[in-house]
Amino acid sequence: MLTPERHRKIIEVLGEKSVVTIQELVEATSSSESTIRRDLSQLQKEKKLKRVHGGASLTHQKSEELSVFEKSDRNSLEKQRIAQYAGDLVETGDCIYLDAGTTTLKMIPHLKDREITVVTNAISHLEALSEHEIKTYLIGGLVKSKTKALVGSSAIKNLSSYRFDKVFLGMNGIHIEAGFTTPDPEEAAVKGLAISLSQNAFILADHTKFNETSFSKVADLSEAIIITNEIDDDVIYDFQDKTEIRVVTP
Amino acid sequence: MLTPERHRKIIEVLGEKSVVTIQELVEATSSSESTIRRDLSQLQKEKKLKRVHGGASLTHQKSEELSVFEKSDRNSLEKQRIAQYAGDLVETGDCIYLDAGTTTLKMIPHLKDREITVVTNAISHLEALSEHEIKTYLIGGLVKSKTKALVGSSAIKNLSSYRFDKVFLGMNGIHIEAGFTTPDPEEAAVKGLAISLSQNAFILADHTKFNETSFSKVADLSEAIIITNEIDDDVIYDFQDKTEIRVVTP
DNA sequence: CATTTTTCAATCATAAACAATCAAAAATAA
DNA sequence: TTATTTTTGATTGTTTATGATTGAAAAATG
Repeated sequence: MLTPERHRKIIEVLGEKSVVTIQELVEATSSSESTIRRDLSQLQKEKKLKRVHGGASLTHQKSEELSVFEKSDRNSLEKQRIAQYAGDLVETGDCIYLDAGTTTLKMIPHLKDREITVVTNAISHLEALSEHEIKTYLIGGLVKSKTKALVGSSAIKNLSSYRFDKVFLGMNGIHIEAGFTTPDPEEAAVKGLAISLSQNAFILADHTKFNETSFSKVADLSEAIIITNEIDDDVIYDFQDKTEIRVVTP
Repeated sequence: MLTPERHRKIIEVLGEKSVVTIQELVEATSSSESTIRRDLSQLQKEKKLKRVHGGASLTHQKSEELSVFEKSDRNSLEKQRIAQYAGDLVETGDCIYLDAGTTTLKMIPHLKDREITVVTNAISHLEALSEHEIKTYLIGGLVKSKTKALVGSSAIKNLSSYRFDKVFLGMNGIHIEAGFTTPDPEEAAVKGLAISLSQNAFILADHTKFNETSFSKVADLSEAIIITNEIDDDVIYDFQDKTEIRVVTP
């Protein structure tokens, strides 16, 4: 296996799992431990990952102080766990909506081998979906070139012709009074509609999103179930009057 | 095997695999290691690939250039000219439909700097469209994982809500009696509908498509204008009774 | 805390891949 | 045809990547 191929594989595995052991990589690439160690050193130098004892973990591109480094690492792992939990909720035969966003993207590997149908507004999810052989519908609409998501009135019209068993969304702000919020009004409209199209709407959010508000309101707290993890008990206490909140324990 | 042929082959293999070993190329071209090494050096100098120990890997290129190389046919230049002619037909303010396919993809660089709106069913065109900052709508529908095009009843429904100044389509077969044909029935349905949504539908086809028929009928010859080049005079004579045919001269 | 186990970086021999060179073969020109 | 240039494949010594081995360092265990 050639070096760039190996590197790509390593990054790919990390993208799906957030943390990986050297042994796993040795197997995945059928090369020796020494080689993997060298690869990891190099990729670390290129800031593509962070070495940890026994393997490697994702790193966020932000090159700030060390504590922040660790924090963003933990977030990614957090997202990973949330994504896995959410993925496990999906049952054979379900028709689900998958919103654009990094957490929902991480759900895809966990949707494998169930005969489900996915509807999405995220062009960036298509590759992973097709890799895992999942039947996929894209809603129509204006292509937002920055985020590669579909928005606009035509997206709304198109989306409203579907109904879902379950809906999974990312969210930027979750607040007791402001409810669910997100920066972009157009994306907010799409998210809000998606929530209303299913009896089971799930918001995937790590702890950093709580008590934050963003520009555009998507929905009231009561309209969707929150999936999160590593959150203070008093925060849960505050929210559980307003909506169902599920905490994923590691 | 001739040098340009070898080079094309190398790029083609790379397009499919991203990374390739020298040994694989030696086999694929039945030439010696030395020759392949020389080829790789040269192609690297031309920025077409990047050499790595043991072989070569893709460099990041603009999407339309990439797919130009993927198709290793000598018709590539022909398609290029047709695409340019078609691109020049588009006027400021136009709203056009761009079908999936290699020739229509090549139109995109020629659409620059006019304030147009593009509607397409081709996910593979999005990157190039966004690179050239063209306002783009995607129709909704089922994602066909092989061709990355949108098809199905939902695509049809979605597409039928638009009207276009001009429509540009690729086509597999053009035949005096069978009309316009293409292998996939689902894609044929989308193409056929697109043609009916504009007063100006253009079929982009190099000379190899003439007097060929494929499985699914898209439309009658009279429904669209054919753009082609390098075609025998007697073929033109046959067709010009049935429809308008424009020959792009180099 | 001491001990055991695992993981690590450094070193080294080996095998693979490399650039450079050269002669034969093929293509082109005279 | 012959002469000249270009392309090719084999050979050379050199460089690079790899995997095994080692003792040191770090976690895990008791």
